[in-house]
Amino acid sequence: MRTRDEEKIDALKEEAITMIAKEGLNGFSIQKLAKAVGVSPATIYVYYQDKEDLIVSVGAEVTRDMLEHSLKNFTPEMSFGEGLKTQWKNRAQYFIDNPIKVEFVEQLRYSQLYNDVMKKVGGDFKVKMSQFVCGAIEKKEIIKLPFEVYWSVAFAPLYQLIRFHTQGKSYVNDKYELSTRQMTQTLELVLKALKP
Amino acid sequence: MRTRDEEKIDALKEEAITMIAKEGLNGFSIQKLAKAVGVSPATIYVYYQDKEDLIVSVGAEVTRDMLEHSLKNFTPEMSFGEGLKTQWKNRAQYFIDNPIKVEFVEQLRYSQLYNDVMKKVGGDFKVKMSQFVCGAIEKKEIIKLPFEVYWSVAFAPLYQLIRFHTQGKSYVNDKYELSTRQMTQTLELVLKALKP
DNA sequence: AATATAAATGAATGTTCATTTAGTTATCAA
DNA sequence: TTGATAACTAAATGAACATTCATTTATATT
Repeated sequence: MRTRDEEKIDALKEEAITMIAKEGLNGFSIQKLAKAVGVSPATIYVYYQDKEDLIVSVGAEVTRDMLEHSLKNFTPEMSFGEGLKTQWKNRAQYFIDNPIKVEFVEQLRYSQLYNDVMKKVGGDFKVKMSQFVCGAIEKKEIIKLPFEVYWSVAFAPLYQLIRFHTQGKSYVNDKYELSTRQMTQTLELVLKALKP
Repeated sequence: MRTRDEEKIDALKEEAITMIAKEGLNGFSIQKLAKAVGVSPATIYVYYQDKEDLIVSVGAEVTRDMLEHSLKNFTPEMSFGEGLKTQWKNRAQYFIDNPIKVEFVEQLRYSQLYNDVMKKVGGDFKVKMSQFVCGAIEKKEIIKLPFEVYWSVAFAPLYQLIRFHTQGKSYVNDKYELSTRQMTQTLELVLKALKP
């Protein structure tokens, strides 16, 4: 039996991520992907059921990787300040190391496939985060909040900063560079917002 | 000379907004749009140069409408708290009244066409916002911040709440309803973050 | 009523799309 | 060395796509 060329599968995934990050789900097609990797379009159907399956599978894989990194050195039992700071820094660092992967996931986040992606991700991420937030509320480290309110205040600013950077336009200058300084500033403000 | 059927142009815009809001830029095509409105595809090219021109033009129009509403009862000279509260409430109200238009603009925000849209929007919105933020810094109402940091903390949480709502999934329950209560809570946290 | 003219169209163009099929190739177990 | 088998492919399919073109239609002006 002929063996799978794992390198080609990796190249396929990598190229799909890049194409979607740079041109959106719009600019992505199986034929373009096959051509870019040097593979027959039919080969892609050996690995994935159809186009949607490919996007959702790769999306879930990258999301899982991102979430894993965001939980590095994190436990739900941490103090709220330390826990949030840890997660923030992990996410910021992941963006610095993998800007294309982050942009890829952002493209998915605003697509109709995102629910499918999250369903496929699985894992105990949600559970851990809920434990963390509920624990912090019990320990009176933060005010009682619906999870969505907490999440919106805690993490949306980071991803907006990333978006500004990706779009490369500042309201003030023409170029916008995302600095560690700005991330730190923003984190400080977020912490201030959530402390009782 | 035959006269333009303004009603059909409006129907065309409305349908384009709805299609893109519900199915993304992916699920949007000139032929589907024409069919949905009951018009020949060729007619669309009387009004718009091409597909991209249609999306960018309608996008700019809706964005302009949204920004105008967000500036209702607002002047850059207002106190920071009042000014931010006013804008927040305007934006929240606009979402309650026009959820589809907001989702349409969100789809554009994460697309490659967004820079073109913003270029076409024009207006003095950016100037007014800059005045407002700089004024607040001078009056020592808020700490000195890069515009992007300010913006990320001030408004990203609102749009994240909206996104949770649009995606209709909560991390805790299955259904997520965005309540005025949650918006008010979030606004309070944002104000707390930005006060010196 | 006749004319000019821009709006509107039906049908077609050539392209790109996702996916399938029939056949080829590489590798393992015998 | 020989089959068995799964990986892989070239080529094709039909559908959907953006856009164009030759015509027709409606209206404002004359």
